[in-house]
Amino acid sequence: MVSRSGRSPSVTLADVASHAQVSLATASRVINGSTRQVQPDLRDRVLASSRLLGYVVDEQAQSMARGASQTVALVVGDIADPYFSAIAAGVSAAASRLRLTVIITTTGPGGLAEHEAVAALRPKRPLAILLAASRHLDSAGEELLLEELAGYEARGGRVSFIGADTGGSAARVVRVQNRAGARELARSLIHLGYTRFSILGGPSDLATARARVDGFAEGLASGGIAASSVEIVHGPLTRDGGHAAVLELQGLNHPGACVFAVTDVMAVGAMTALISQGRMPGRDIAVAGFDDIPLLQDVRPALTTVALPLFDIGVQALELALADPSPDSSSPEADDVRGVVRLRESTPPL
Amino acid sequence: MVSRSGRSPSVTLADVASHAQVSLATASRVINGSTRQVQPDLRDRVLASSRLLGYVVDEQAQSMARGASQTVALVVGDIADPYFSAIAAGVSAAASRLRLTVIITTTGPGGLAEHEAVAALRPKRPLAILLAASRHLDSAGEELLLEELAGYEARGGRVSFIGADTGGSAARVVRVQNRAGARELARSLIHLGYTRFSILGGPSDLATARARVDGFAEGLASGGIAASSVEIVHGPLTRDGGHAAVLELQGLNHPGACVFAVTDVMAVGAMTALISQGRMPGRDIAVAGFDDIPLLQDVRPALTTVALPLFDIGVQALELALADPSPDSSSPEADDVRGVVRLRESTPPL
DNA sequence: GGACAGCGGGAAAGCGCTTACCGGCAACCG
DNA sequence: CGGTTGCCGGTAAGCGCTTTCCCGCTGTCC
Repeated sequence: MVSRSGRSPSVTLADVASHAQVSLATASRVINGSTRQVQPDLRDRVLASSRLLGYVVDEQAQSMARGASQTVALVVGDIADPYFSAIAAGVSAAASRLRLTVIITTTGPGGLAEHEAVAALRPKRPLAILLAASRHLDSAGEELLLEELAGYEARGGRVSFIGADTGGSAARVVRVQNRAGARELARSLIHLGYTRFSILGGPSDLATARARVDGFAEGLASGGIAASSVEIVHGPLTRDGGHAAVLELQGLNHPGACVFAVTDVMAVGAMTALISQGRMPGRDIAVAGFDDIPLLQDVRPALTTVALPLFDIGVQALELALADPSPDSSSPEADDVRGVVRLRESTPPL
Repeated sequence: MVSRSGRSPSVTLADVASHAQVSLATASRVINGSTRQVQPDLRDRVLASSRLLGYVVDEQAQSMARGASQTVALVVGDIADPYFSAIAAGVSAAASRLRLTVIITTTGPGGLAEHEAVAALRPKRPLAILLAASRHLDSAGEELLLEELAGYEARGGRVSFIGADTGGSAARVVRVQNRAGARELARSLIHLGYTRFSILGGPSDLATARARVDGFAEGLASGGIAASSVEIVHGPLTRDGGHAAVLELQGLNHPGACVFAVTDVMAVGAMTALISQGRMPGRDIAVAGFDDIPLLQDVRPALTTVALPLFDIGVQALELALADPSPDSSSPEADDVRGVVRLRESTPPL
């Protein structure tokens, strides 16, 4: 039984070695298993001593000596957001399969900018940085981010983006077909008979949000809906953002009215707002979202959306970042992730 | 502009020092700010060189040299679960305020056991380990967990639990009044007129789940409901677990029937299952949960539950773990976290 | 039987940083 | 004016590991 009094200094490999009466080198070889063999008797002695002393390897020292870390970093907007947490779960699962540790940083609303998050991560020397936080298009921040990433990559760090691309970085991208998905959604909605659209567009400077808005607008245009008739409201990409934004919309009384929120999280907030106003989604007004976050299973009316394999996207982001540097020709980009339109109760055929 | 070709070796402090023509010690003092002063001219030279060379400190080396890490670890069951992700958000926020990095490990269903998670974390030498994963009562695992934690604490590591306590560890606990909360909920439900109760009890070997079941049962007993009339079904603590478990229940046709799920996540799954069976919660059958996870805002009918300040619990867990070793007398335990009963549409008065 | 490869143990040189400790110098005291 | 501080650079000893050498030993092959 270990005494539970004052913090005893850690047991080091050297302690184990001397207790086992072998050299440090031998102890190291036994404990971490190098290419070199160690005689059974010595090896047993080392193992025994290690167990007896309660030795725990110091990974910091190990990665220093080896010059390679076992950590990957994930940058998300808000870990409590179902979109990000689904991705994080994928990353986490993939990482644990590869025996990697994942450190999660939140940029949060009003928190760190993405380039600050990356700057804070660099000193930890992660193997890879995965950027899931929706990047702002703000050009200054963008510039700084690219600068940080360039420095990081120049030192051998791997980077992968989720969602939109960023020109000018060697980073790999899990490219999500936001634009195409939104376009298809728009077409489907027109096909159902909707004629009057409003968009909860999220922050106007967010790449992903913009791609979805643009795609949706394209789809509408291709279906003969005049852009001028489409109302767009911008606001935070959160549940409360959706809740608030939908209340600013004007043309909801129109018979063929349909609200598209660029994110399920917003759509869900919007539906609740509408209900509390006495308009039932799927009856008095149509609502559609994007992402197909897991919680949609339990929200009613069931929300029409564009389904994204969020968990897999997380897995892919990690694998992509760690993939071998492309054998020249084929760029290390995963196949694009396509969204599939799921029509549900919130947008019944008219 | 940095060339983006092959990975250049990292710039080290030594590089900066020699470029600035000062000693390594001076460079170190300038860059990390020690107690010692450095002459303005030297300091400027160092700063300039550092910037010019694109120096990024290596925190691994730093914590090795200093003997103190800047990391805390959080162990959760599943980061995609809203309960855990809400707590994680709190931890994350508190950590970033303290300039700490948080690494998140998932025990997951069928994944690592908790003691394995801790064992995997120890080599990383985190400042603290926060255990949010609902601990299994399985005595072997419990034993192993305590052993790991004892070793970790003996070397100066801090530990805090969220939820239930574990005897025999020096760990601090964010004590959640699961039992009392459930008891009060039961009383409230009886007061509303319900007479026939079923419980979705989660895994039977889970401390938190059990405390809630027991508390609820106590409340029922104190309200004169015979324990023998209460049906309990066990199953996974997930949305699907709740969905499946509720379908096994028998006595739901009774007029005063009410289902209590030990977790909102389960309750929400159960509600969906009931609806798909044609029983509307809040009309044909009452349902109550526990936690008040954020997504309840958008689930209908609004779910009766016991509200817990999840985000704050995360914050507290971190602060508690890092709090100064108690000045002897007062144990470093935060005030208990009380749950408050929130009666909503899913349990209308009869 | 001698040259030689192969094996496995140990000494020691780092990995990138921090921090005693030392020593030169200027200021300050009686 | 000698002695004592106090400042502030630099030198070097680690922090806990890994890994390159080096070296003695066996076994092998002509």
